[in-house]
Amino acid sequence: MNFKESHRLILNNISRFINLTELEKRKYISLLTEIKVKKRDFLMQAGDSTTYEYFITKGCLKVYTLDEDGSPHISMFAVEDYWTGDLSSFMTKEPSRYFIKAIEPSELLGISRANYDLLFQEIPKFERFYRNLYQKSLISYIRRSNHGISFTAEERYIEFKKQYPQIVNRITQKDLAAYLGITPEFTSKIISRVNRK
Amino acid sequence: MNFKESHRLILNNISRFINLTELEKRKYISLLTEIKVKKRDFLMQAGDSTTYEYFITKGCLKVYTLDEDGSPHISMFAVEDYWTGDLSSFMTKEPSRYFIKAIEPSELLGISRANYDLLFQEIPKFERFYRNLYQKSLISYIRRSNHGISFTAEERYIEFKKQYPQIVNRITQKDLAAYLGITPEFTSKIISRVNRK
DNA sequence: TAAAAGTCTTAAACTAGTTCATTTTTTTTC
DNA sequence: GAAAAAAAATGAACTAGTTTAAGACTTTTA
Repeated sequence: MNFKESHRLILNNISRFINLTELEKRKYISLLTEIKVKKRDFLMQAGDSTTYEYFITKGCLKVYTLDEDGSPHISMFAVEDYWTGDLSSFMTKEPSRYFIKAIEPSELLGISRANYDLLFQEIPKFERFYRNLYQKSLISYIRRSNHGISFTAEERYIEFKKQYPQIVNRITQKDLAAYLGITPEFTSKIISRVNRK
Repeated sequence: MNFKESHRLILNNISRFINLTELEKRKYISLLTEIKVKKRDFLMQAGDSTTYEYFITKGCLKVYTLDEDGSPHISMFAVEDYWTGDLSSFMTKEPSRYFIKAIEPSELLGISRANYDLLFQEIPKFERFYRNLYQKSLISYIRRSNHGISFTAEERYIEFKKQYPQIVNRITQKDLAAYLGITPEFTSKIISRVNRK
């Protein structure tokens, strides 16, 4: 009855919202696919139809779009114990506008759209799990969309550092800029200004 | 077996994701509270512990916070067939930072936290409904949080007009400014610039 | 229906953030 | 471990958006 490390991680994540029997755990694990990506490799690219949602068991990835000028806009950094993917494309089966690129060697567990649908038939409790997972994400994206509009770049930087201290040290300043929605030059200026205080 | 107009509206909203039996419909309706708010009245204010989530059957409301300077930041306009409230406070039972104010005479159906919890016990299908509802909201907030950071105010205005043409004509320019995250003066400038094109 | 209060427009002076160009520092590659 | 490539820092000239102020227009209130 031993699970490997990555499976223990995902089961632990799920146990925050629902309890599974031993059998259900086995069943759930059987629906997952293990994925490894090397540093700088893509997990997905714009144009792909997204057929998986991912749980990160190791490493760090950036999720971003490119605008008409070719400038990246990072919507999230995904690290251990986070879920990521392109939910919109996953649901509609339309091509994605997102890129997901590993910024560290990473390991993930993926669930395909077919298995995601199957999951609700086999273990209806997962409706509750995803209800709670989406609810929590929604709360944090509502907050983020307000901050993006109401706060200055410096305030957003301070907020990001406070909320994700473990992430700030794992990413480049250039990627931080693409996340904050400002230029790398201005990011450099802000950081030295904030540190001086 | 006739339902009143407002109940037909909410049942129709729910039927997008799940099918209810006649009995379940009655049960569900029995868990709701009818609420009317006059124009300029508050549905809730910062400091309140939010005990309800709301479905709008008639009218228009604005959901906003006030920053330290006392400037409002509108996170959404809620019109007919929309759900609103402060999900964070509703879940944690902590006091809200949001105000919800009617900008038209409005009618709503509210579900209390106690009845929301009860709902999942009585009609487990609602887990699925809320999973889907939150998933859809999440997708649109992910998009909005990217736009807030990556787009100029003019681009956000054009996007808002395109996505919510029915709302744009029901709100003041001042409220539009608070939604776009810019000053009323700059909003005025943008609108005349966009219309001139 | 007149007065008061709030909303919208315009404009000038300002600040946050961009762009472009150059140099220094760090990371990657062979 | 040296050369090449990418990231970070700095500064000057620029643009998007703010602030303040004043006048015109609209809505609310008594």
